[in-house]
Amino acid sequence: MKETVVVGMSGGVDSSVAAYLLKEQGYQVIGVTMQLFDNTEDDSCCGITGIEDARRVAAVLDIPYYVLNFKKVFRHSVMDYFAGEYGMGRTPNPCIVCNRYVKWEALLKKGREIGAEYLATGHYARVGKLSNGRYAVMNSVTAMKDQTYALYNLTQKQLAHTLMPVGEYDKERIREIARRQGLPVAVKPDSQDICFVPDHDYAGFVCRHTKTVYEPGNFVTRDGTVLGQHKGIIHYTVGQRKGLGISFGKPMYVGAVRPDSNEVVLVEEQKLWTNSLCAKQMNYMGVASFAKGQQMLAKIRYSHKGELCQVEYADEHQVKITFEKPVRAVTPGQAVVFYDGEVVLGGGVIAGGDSC
RNA sequence: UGGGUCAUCGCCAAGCGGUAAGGCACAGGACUUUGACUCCUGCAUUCGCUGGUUCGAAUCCAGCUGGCCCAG
Repeated sequence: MKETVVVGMSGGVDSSVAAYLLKEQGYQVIGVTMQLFDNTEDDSCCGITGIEDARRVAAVLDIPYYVLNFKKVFRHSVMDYFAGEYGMGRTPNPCIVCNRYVKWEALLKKGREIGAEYLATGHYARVGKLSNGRYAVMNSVTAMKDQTYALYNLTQKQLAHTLMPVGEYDKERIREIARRQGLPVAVKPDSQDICFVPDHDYAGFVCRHTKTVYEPGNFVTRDGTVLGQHKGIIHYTVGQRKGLGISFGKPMYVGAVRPDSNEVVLVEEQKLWTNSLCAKQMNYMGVASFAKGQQMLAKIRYSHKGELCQVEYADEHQVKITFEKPVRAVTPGQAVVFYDGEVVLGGGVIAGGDSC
């Protein structure tokens, strides 16, 4: 019998199949659903339905199953961070911090306490040990459903205790396996949107969570000419077009958010494209550090196909890079993740574009 | 108060007698384990108002109302 592994089960297809695959591989599988926030909604992830589905899957697989309360750590690590970032004019990525601090810190720790060697999830990614001895997340076998971007921030120690069996398959195959095994979640739709903001009104969430009123301010051009009024800084993100409620005959986009002056800069599409960026809070993964002049692929956002870049400067905490071709809407607060082929080399939080 | 000019969807704007382009904004959907972007669909039975000419007018005529520019 192999080691014990705790599988984080959301009640969705992917994590359900992950649990099945690991059991097939001979692990002692324990299913766990994390309760992350008060959820009265009946939505598919993390809610009542999710727990029921996960429990039924666990029953079918005949594995132990528990629901654990992680509300406190989730609130501090994810919700506070999320609201705080918007308040400072940045655009957070809650999934990334949730992975790092909730799933791979709190949950893995809990799993270790009860004797598990590994934590497993249903992510479309693989974990590998490189020839240099380091662990790294690698692309899923299917480029269509790659989730490595959201996993760049895991530590070496965490990766040493991580399994991602779903990364060896594509989505179609995963659903097929679920169907064949009679898992009751085979046809559930993929999850999406911010799980703790089910109504899509993330700005409303930020206001409620921080108990703060974000004052209206000015839409301005780069040189400060006032163009109109905005609803409050938290409603905007770099590259945004919709929801400005202001007409110029040409589409206009948010070029920058200035929390100090409570201004939102509007620019034409062409001005969104820049050639460099600066990232902080670096987490090195496949390599211990970057070298000046090093070339690699960088992804600016989850859905970005990636663009070749060169390292201008790098140290333990930050990197500056220049892109081979301009990239669209570098957004402070979002992550930049670096790749060498299928291997995640590391990543960081975007501090600024050209002007950093 | 004279002279000129213009009034078309929330904004900009085609149209010039033949039965209301387009862009922006907005709404809905698709896409998506973040925010965005992108894509698809929808969006004036009506052209400041009232009459007139005409088979037929947003398009021509008259009056009225309103805006702008000159002159005072």
